[in-house]
Amino acid sequence: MDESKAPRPRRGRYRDPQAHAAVLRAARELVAELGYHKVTMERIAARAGVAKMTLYRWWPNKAAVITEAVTDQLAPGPQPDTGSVREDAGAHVTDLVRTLTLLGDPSVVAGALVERGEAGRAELRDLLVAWREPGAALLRRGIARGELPAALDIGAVIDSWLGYALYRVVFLESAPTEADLAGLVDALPYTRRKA
Amino acid sequence: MDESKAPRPRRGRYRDPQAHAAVLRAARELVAELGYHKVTMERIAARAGVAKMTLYRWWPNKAAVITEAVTDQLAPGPQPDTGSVREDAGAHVTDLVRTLTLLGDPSVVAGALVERGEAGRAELRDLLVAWREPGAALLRRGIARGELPAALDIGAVIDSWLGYALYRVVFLESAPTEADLAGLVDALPYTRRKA
Amino acid sequence: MDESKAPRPRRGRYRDPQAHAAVLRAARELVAELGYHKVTMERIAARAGVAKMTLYRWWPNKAAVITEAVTDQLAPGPQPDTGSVREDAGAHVTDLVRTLTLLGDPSVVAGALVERGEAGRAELRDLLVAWREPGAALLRRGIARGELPAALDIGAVIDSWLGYALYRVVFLESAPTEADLAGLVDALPYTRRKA
Amino acid sequence: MDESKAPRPRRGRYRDPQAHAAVLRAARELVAELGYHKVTMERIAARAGVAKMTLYRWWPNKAAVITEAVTDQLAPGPQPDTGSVREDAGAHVTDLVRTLTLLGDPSVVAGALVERGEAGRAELRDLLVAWREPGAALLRRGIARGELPAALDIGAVIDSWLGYALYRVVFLESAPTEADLAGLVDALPYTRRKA
DNA sequence: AATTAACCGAGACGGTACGTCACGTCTTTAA
DNA sequence: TTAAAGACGTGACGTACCGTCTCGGTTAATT
Repeated sequence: MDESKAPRPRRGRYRDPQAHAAVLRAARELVAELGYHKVTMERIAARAGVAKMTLYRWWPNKAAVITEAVTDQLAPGPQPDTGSVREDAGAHVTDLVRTLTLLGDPSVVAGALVERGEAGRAELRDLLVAWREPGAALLRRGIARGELPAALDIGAVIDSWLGYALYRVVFLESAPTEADLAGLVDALPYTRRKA
Repeated sequence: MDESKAPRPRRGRYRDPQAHAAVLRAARELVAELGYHKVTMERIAARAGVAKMTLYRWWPNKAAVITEAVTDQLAPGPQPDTGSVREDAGAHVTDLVRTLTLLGDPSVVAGALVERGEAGRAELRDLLVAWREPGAALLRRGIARGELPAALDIGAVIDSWLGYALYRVVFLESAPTEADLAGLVDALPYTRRKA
Repeated sequence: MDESKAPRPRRGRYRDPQAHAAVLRAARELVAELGYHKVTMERIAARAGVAKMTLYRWWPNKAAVITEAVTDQLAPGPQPDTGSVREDAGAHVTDLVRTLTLLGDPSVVAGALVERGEAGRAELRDLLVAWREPGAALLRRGIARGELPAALDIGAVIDSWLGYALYRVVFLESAPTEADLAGLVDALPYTRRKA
Repeated sequence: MDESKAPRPRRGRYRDPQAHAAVLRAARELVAELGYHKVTMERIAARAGVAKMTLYRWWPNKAAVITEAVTDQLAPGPQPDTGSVREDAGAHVTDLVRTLTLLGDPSVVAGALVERGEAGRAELRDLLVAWREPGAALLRRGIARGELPAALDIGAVIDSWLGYALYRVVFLESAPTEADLAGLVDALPYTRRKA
């Protein structure tokens, strides 16, 4: 009687993966159009052609939806190895800023913090961890090449870069120029003078 | 002297300074006790013994009240001149971190951004400008003394410090240790090796 | 048969009939206890064990709730046919006055007018229309029986009765006595002297 | 020795009669323009060029201001004696309706009831008493002339007229036509058939 | 003339209720 | 068996008027 293990021809509607995607897309669009705090679950549901209940089935709350919707876009691209710390670092911070700028509304990040407390913080941390490793790598290469002193506090440098980018893009909403980023990169304690 | 600015003698009852102060105090207390997002206008009004209407007469919304309430505490203290950039900078960033930590709930800062948009950003900018000048001064002294290269991008360094502090304290809610800050300061491109 | 009115099959949770009834009951009770203008939406909601939002979902404002709450009680009872206009009319106006008196607070009626304008007026009109027909019927019977002149302006008589009752009960808040009502009924232009 | 009733000689500035008049005029205008319940003390004060405090110095509340503002216009004019009850009564009710119609917004009357309770009722009663006497007089003349039966309940007739007018003008906001009023007057129990 | 009481304008204040918004939960029906 | 449609409790929001209470300034009658 029971065919529960069979390649089961089942009744009812199948869980729709398109709906899932539609939700994330709707969330992204709405954030870009209205800014974080005018986006509501109701609106996301409407735009995605989905019931509000469905949102709450898959995400605990609004900030979670938006965070996920936006997270994909925040992963770092491949980091080149040019043989020069200065150039690698320049490319790295430029990519970081470009990525953060890409969020329609920078307060998305702030929103995750206000409304999600520890959870939001954790998610943010995870997200930014992805950016720490490539940065650390290029600095290590620089030390190995003798461009930077062996005693350099890699963590501190990386955090100051992340902080700088978040500060300019998210807090001040005035993205740094190429020159600003060059200044930042130039402030590393190179063992040799600039060419 | 200029007469035109003579404070036009005004009519009507004066704004009650006690009420104003009570509101700010109440806001500070509540943020510390409940955390940013459990503070409501209603609660602030009740604690301050003030009508809710009075809050809205003087501040556009909750974030504005709290921002102002908290701003006083965020001004930098006097910055010492020890004759060593390394030490001055160490004291500076330590003071900065200590000050930011002093907010009961770091998401206050994030709240100002999410709920006040441009206005919140402006206020934050003004607030942080007060920290820029002392930092710039100590860097200029270092350059003058030959401790730092003349080409140093002072703005970039300062912003990376501010960013670092905000990132650690507000975003990650994991305040940097003394060692972390030492690492940050050590990453400056000193013209001479550390003693 | 007409298909167009077929109750389009709808989805979603049904409107809770108990909540609806509880609201009306609460409104009736509160009006009786506190008088019209001390009744608030908040209080109605609390008493009914219902969210304030639910009130505003189904009624535009306080006056609307109370009007509906009170309307049920204002329908005329069955009107007897005694064969005598004088007696029918007496019973009719007595019933009318008794019904209006039954509102705990007469200013309910005034409230509907002040706060709801045209809508309130419409509702009141509908409500009173129910009283017009029985009155007209008894007058027509009287005319048919030759007790009243054929030329009698039935509408005018009815409106003067309604007006009289409202005026005494609602405006003056001094309900007419049996004698007063007898005087009113006696002022009809009977074709025959009183027995 | 004691002259306590003497118009005690007083010091200080006198009450400004222009301000007083301006208030009443403003109130009348605003009622006509906005309708009773959109008139606020603030608006009256602004329109009259007067401080809100001044309003509360002289009137206990909004309904009182408006009631007084409107009362002047509600006194009955001189009532003619044509020698015919039918004609006198017609003129009387016509005048009554015209006067009530003259209020820009009929809900003024209702407003006095809702917001002033017993006090409002008393004022209204006083106001309408002025209309009772002329009506009673014309009915008495009719009885004296033998046009109406001696047993007529004069009070009931007058109240039904007042009620009718209020009902039509204030409650239904559909003023009676000449024909309606003729019907009303015709429904009196004349001892002789109409000519 | 100086004093002083009563008025007036402006306007800030405590308070009550309003009507709205979005959240997150729960229920019913259609697919 | 899933999800759409949608009603619900909850809690805070920001607004509107109310009626009260100072302020500074303006008349006038009293000293």
